[in-house]
Amino acid sequence: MNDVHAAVLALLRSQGQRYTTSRRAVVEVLTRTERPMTLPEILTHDPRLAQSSTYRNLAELEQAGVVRRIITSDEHSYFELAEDLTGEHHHHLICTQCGAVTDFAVPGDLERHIERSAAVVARKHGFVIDSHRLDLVGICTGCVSA
Amino acid sequence: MNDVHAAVLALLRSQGQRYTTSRRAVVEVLTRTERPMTLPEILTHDPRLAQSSTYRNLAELEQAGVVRRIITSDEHSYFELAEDLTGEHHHHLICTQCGAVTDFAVPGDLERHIERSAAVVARKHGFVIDSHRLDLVGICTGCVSA
DNA sequence: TTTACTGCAAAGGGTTTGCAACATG
DNA sequence: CATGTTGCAAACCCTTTGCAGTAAA
Repeated sequence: MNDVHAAVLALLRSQGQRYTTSRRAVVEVLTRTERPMTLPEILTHDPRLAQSSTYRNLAELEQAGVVRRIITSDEHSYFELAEDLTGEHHHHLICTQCGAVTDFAVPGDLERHIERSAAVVARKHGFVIDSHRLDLVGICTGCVSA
Repeated sequence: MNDVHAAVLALLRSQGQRYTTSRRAVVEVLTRTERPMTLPEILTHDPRLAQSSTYRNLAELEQAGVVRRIITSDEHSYFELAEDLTGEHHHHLICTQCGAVTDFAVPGDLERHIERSAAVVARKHGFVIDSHRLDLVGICTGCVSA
């Protein structure tokens, strides 16, 4: 927990930026919750946060490599701590009904298989890979039974 | 080409909808171009199309299973013909610099591997899978050399 | 004390919608 | 001819930004 804050501080410092109270609060909310959250959700979890500043801070934190933004077909962006901080590479289940995003991990051999194929494809297209996304799109438990 | 139109007609009819001139025009644009396109691009390719109607038609076509909407970090959505119509399952290279989206396919054994793992994950989470997305995010040839 | 950050309110911009006129089956 | 569709313009809504005041190093 404290190592997370230390790591965030270092990342921000390296970009000449400060680790302020509200940035710490955002990181704390994202640390406490297990799943990616939208901005409204983040604000709900800590009502002291101002909307515009939080958007600004999430953008700053994203650029510093602290936060990752997840794009879904939902109207909102989803935010989570970067894998470098949590140490857990994972993917997402995206519910097309309610928009919920849930994490999951796949076996290491599949990850390696994907990475190998990705490298081949990238070379063929002259594309420089930053990351890959493997998302499962469908209906979550709650929406299925509803 | 004509089989595509026939298939689209059938899909729309099954939803009680009409295959009008402008819907046909949208499908034709998407058929002609190889890569997913944004709405402004589609309008450029056929200036007779009105913006609002095209948005409405793309939504309609998406729901009928004719068109697939691709979400990127770009400001626009991207649209392409559904795989059921083109018969080619593929994935996307997404350039974080210019937003361009390019198709690519992976070896069949990787696809099968992904599908098997996806099924396991889905069962564990009580999630009903509709589709999977494997995207490579990075910098495209053009932006690398620029 | 310098410079980054905050919060409010207002603007931005892709997408959606109200409504009257129009085509389609 | 009944109903789905079109196009214009205006509304929507998430997100970004201007600016004056505040806090971090």
